[in-house]
Amino acid sequence: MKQIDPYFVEPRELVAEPEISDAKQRVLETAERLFMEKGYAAITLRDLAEALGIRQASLYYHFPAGKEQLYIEVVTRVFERHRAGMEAAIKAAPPRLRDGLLAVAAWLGSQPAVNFLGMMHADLPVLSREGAQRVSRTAYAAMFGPLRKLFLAAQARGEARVDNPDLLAGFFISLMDGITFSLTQQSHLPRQVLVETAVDLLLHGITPQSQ
Amino acid sequence: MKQIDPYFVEPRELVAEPEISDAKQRVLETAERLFMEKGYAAITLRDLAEALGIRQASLYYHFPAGKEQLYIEVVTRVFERHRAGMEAAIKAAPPRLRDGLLAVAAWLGSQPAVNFLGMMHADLPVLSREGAQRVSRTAYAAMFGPLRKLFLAAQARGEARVDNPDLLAGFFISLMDGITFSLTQQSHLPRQVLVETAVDLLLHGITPQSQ
DNA sequence: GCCTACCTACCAATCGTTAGGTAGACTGTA
DNA sequence: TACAGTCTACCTAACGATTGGTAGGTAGGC
Repeated sequence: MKQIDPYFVEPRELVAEPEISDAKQRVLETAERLFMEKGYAAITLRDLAEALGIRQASLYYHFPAGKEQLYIEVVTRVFERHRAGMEAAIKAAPPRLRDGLLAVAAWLGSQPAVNFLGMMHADLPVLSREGAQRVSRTAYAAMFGPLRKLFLAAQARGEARVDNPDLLAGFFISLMDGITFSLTQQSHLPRQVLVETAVDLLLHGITPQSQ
Repeated sequence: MKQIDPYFVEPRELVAEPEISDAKQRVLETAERLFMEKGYAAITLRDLAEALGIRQASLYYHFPAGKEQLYIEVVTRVFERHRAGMEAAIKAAPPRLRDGLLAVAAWLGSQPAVNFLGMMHADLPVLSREGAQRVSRTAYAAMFGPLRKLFLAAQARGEARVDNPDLLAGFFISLMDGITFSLTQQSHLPRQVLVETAVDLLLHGITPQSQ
């Protein structure tokens, strides 16, 4: 509003994070941790407020539209970050499918766990129809987009036979979800072993030799 | 109480289904459909009662201990059925890993969808600690048991290199979960295609030839 | 004087749960 | 066959607790 030049673009519109106050940022971060950990329905606004050390009603200062808006902002942030992180990881990795997949897995492992299938199954039905659609689209684009490109590039290099890149992306995400789950259980194996096993499985299968 | 002989065992204790009235059976079936579809937290007892055409308080006649008991009975039934169904499917299939996996997938496809990862992520944290433990153990034993045996048998026949059968079972279940999810989305591909793609992926990977 | 970031106090709705009642089918006894 | 008693499978009515949400106030910094 301060600018008159119609061609001027606020610098912040070019970066991922628009103007968000420190206090709101803190709410978003804590909400992300809780929502991703236990799901939308299991976390009440009072739980969140208590974790923040404030009163529940104060949350409405930052998110006047309430719980669903807060959740959607959290989820949008999470998936936008994942899209950017996955693309950066792929870019930085050597141009081989295996390296790309390991890089993506490493990125996912470096972030707070997001249970994609679990979220889609339990959280979406509780949201409003528009909210569910928006979350679904955001999540789908963010998670499948980078992987789709990765698989197509591998196919172009002759490294993989790819009938349906989205299907492959979905399978990869399912495997990552399985690893996330496995680690929450009384697991023995370290994440790195699970990840490498999953990637090798996806690349070569479990049939010995080339039978 | 009618029996005095301490070695006597009620015949019904030997079979899977203990005496359950038709009315209770109906409640269990409807509850299963709703809980598996939307999760524990998203279904209220009033939702369930409405689906049954009765009043919500009447549910306490069949399940005096309340919602959690009902849910645990539902889940226990589901997983016991899946264990038996998966084992039967494997037994009936030719003794090759691919046939066994396809048989298991076919069985899972023939039943109302159960989103394993989603359930574990969203429902367990809401249950009491004992309830969560019991569900977790039941689910784990039922889903992993038959698959573990299948993979070990395949390894013994030289059909697969199996470092950790439980890990493989987990990956397979993750893939099945992914398929279940994929089918709920605006999907194009029929289940059979998804299943065969997943099984071939698990067997041979996506690397062309035997590179 | 205004803006930020909270606060207290309350609300209606909904949750799981409890208490107590009842129509109708079934069972044993006279 | 008639009656009494019991059991099944519901019902109505209410409960306290918890939920997301609203209204209005306020301390402190710019």
